[in-house]
Amino acid sequence: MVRTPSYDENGKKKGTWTPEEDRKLAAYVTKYGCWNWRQLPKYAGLARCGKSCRLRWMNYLRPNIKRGNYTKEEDDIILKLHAQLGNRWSIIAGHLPGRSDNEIKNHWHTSLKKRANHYAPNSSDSESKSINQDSSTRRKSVENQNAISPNNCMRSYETVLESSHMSAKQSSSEELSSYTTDYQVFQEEAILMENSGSFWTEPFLVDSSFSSRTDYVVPSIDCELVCPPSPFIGHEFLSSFDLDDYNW
DNA sequence: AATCGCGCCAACCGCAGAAAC
DNA sequence: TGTTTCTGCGGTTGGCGCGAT
Repeated sequence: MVRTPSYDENGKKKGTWTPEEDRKLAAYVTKYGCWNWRQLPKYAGLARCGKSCRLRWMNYLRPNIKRGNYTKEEDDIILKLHAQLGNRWSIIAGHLPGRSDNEIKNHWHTSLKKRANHYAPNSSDSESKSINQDSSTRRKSVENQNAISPNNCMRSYETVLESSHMSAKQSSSEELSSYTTDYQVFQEEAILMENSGSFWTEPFLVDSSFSSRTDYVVPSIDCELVCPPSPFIGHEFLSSFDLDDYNW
């Protein structure tokens, strides 16, 4: 289940994440947001590639992530959407707040696939493939519809909402209303956090209304000498991320 | 008790597309 | 306009856990 830790040719660590690495990543992203995944590990004090950090955050560390124990409703949604969309895991994940595309993909392959075959014994792999063959085309059109820049992922809580909010745009009106409710809940939580002096008010984070990566302030290399956003986050702050009690 | 095989899932890899230069 | 950089997606793999033999 876990991969043996190793190092690639660039000295970047691969394999299982340690609690300490999780703490560093969670602490950094929570405080500064994901302004640049490629640069982030350097500032967060991690010997990982940006891709690995992003994956770890999206699938495991981000707030409100749900793990295991799929409800019947969730299974039904996945089955239904998979029948419509094929292996469009990110879109399907957008309809299940708190679930990552990776986790849904795993859940599909480990349990739902059998159920799907059971419910639709005539459906073949070839059919599935035909659905997926034009997935890239569909992916493009869906992304255009949503018009969400990948670089808009500036804040952890925005990231959490991105998928569900995005999907709401392409959902039926009933679904839209439910996701709107989710969004309202999120906004209320955001206000609470803001009032309590959270990372919303931290440096390098700006108002949610911006849409271009050039609009926000990031810690430049030059800036590092003056105001390094890590790579060594204070021990006190780091220690507040005790992953044993890490209930987002 | 040993070992074999399978299920599960975290994490890696390669690719495509968008944005920046 | 072409090239480079970065991000996100989907497919695949590594390896632990556990039941069956």
